[in-house]
Amino acid sequence: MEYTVQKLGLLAGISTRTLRYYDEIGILKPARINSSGYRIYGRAEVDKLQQILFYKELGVSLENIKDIVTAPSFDGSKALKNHREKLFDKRKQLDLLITNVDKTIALMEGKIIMTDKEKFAGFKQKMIDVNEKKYGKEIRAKYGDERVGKSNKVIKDMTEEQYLQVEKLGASVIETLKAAMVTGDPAGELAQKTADLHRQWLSFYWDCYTKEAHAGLAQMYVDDERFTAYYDKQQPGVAAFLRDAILIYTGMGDFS
Amino acid sequence: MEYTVQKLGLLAGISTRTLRYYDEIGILKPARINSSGYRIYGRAEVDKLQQILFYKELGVSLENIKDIVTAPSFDGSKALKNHREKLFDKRKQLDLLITNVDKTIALMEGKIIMTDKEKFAGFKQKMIDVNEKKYGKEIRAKYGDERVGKSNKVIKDMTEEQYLQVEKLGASVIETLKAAMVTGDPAGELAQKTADLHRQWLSFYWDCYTKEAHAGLAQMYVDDERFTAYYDKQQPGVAAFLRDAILIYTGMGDFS
DNA sequence: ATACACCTTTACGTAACGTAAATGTCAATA
DNA sequence: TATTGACATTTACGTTACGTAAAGGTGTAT
Repeated sequence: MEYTVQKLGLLAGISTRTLRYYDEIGILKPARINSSGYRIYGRAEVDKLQQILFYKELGVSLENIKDIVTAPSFDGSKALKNHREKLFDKRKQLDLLITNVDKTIALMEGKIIMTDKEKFAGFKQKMIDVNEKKYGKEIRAKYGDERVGKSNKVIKDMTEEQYLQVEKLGASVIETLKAAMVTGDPAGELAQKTADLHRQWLSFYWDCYTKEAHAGLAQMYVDDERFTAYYDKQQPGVAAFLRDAILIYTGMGDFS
Repeated sequence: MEYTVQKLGLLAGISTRTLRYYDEIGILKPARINSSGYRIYGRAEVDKLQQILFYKELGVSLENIKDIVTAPSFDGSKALKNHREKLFDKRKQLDLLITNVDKTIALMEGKIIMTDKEKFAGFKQKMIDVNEKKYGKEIRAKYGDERVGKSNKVIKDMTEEQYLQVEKLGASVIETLKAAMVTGDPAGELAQKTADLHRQWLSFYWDCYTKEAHAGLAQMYVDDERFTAYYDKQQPGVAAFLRDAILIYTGMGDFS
């Protein structure tokens, strides 16, 4: 059984170019070259090619495949385990991407379909932007720090301070909310304090706070599963409770 | 707020090279060029860059990002949905890869016992190749669809239809083969029908069908453990039976 | 004046081939 | 026997999103 490039290509389902390339980079040399300069492959080459394609299928780079198939004593399973790790990381990355894309799609559609959610979309965007800005500013601050001296340190400190404050605020919203839940009264002092903290927290992300938007967002917490899931994670009913508190706080509750 | 390449790069966390590249491919041109030929970016460019980086983070290619950020009326959510599909497919692929790698690792560690199965993993390769081909064609068809109009829609439909047909064909090969095995006669009507179905099935994968190649493949089914394992999974001897049937079908049987 | 940090353009390198282009070989046919 | 058509060969540019020089101009501080 001797094969020319095309024969072997057909057999293996790859192009002749690929075979020449494999020859070129030395991972699969033909058994011999005939008088006309044609590449002639034999049984051994077929087997080797199958091995190569197998690893390729597993996503291993040709460079690594080369190591695997050329060195006979190479620890294949070790290499594969290593590779598996990489694949796993890749998958995690992909999952993250998909989640983010999903979110963004939801936001975009919400924007068009429901004016209510419009603000929420802005909110999400803000979150992302804020994150990026924070990151970017930190970088700049750091570099600026090195270059310009301490002139930028002020900015950096402010940004950091703000950031910390936001985190602290977010935490106290949750904390107060928990305590308020115990009372069970969304109009009570604790619940109203929660709503107020929530407003403060929100103000970091929204350029211009309005009661309407705040109330809308609260409603959203209940309407949107993602948020419901997030808040109710601690205890079922939290999202609804927070909404009620905010509706009362903003004076936009319409349950007579 | 005006930025040179480095300033903006620091702000955004990307290299100056990247900014020049973005300028080059026209997705982010500086607001102006100063007297020394320096690129000067303004507020608007910062915003646009943030958009670009956002989509980039979602794994969108610069080419597509260009469409998104340059055309204001571009349907972003549609593009993202499209992109999501791709990501999903990628993830499926990855899952498959990981599964296969896992299997292989397991096999390698219990090497001696299951050399048989080791090769079986390779069979899937063809399936994946086919998948990729199908996918590639769909893409091409789709892009063609957008550009050329509906002329290519036929192709796309055909591709989808073909795919279903191929699956059906593959199934009927197996089915008929089983029935033919009962007769025990590779020259019989059922066996020959199997061979014919097999030819049809094959024709989807091979651009040019030849009896020789068909016969060669049939022989391979017996010679190569992977295929033998696959076919004999149902019942031992199936691979050999199929080969005989095909050799007769192609008229290339040389057993006197 | 010189050093040094910044900017510019040009251009090669990456991975794994696809896709010509220009040319040689083999088998079959007019 | 000349030509055709299907094969083979090598060379080399194109792909993505930049990284990395190289070679040189600009701006500011010493």
